[in-house]
Amino acid sequence: MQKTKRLLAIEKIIEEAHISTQDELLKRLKGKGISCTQATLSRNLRQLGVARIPNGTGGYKYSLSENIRSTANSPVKLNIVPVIQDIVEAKGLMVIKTIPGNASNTAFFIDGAGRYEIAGTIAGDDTILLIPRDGITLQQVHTCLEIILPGIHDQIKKK
Amino acid sequence: MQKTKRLLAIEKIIEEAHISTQDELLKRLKGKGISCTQATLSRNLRQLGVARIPNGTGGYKYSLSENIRSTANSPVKLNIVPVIQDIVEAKGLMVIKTIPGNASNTAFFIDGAGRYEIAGTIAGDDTILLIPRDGITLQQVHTCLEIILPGIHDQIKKK
DNA sequence: TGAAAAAATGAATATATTTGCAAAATAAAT
DNA sequence: ATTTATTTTGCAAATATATTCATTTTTTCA
Repeated sequence: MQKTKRLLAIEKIIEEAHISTQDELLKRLKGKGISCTQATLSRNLRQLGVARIPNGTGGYKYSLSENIRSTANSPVKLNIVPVIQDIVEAKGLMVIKTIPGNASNTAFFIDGAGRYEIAGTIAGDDTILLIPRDGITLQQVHTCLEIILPGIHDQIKKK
Repeated sequence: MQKTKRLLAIEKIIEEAHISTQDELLKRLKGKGISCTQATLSRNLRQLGVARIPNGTGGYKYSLSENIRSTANSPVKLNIVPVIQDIVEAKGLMVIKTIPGNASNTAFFIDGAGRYEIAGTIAGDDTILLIPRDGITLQQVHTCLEIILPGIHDQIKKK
């Protein structure tokens, strides 16, 4: 999926560089072989919850909002992805299966990302029920999960 | 000074209401009897470090940056207020007395509030020197302190 | 599969924000 | 008090960002 790749690239660039305009970000993306228009960026930045903050020296800087930044390149997620076994959709909800004993910490991590799309989660021993917010499609939740836990879908396909 | 009053009003409005454009903020200020142009607001918002963040429902919201907001409802200040013994004005500066050993952490907390009115502080063992920014009256600093540490003046009167 | 529905995108445009510059207000110095 | 320097502000213009609408791409479902 082209869009997911772009969203991830945007997060990465914003973390690593001082980006102050969308056009600037646009060029960086081009440099990485990803191209789109400024209009699309505007939409993507909103979806990612990227804030525009005064940088203290007269300019501005795009920045992942607090809750996103804390999870963005966390070593934790590297440990979480492998424990996820399957994702099943039901009744407009999402059921995530993990290896035994890992549902709770996985759910905790997902909650911690503070994503708007997710109303909340309930975890048992090896199963998480994820409740999307009203108006959010399961497709959107998938995209969102891929942002929180990159590679999660690849992980499942392997099974 | 007209500007300081406006900066304080901006902070207050932004904390209490959902503001998504500068024109919107402009109208709120007019409602409070404070008037300026949108251009001035743009400059003021930058000076205050106010961020513009996606609100999760398709729009945007102006928001005080993390360090300013985080002190707002901090339980820490409940512990700080009781250690403050006295406030004395001198040479346009403000001298704050604490119980022994508590000047440093109190000053740290005051600095952390990121108030525009305060240029900086220097702390010894039980004494803090607070330097107001140019153009800020001691009366304004009192108001500002009461915002940072509600009840501070009552605390002193008891002595 | 193939048709229907939903989501993503670009181009052009509308809207919002920032900035250069001159005037006004405020503070400092004589 | 008057002059001089500094800061603040508004206006108009430049820049940056968001949105509308038509089109294309992707997903869903029969």
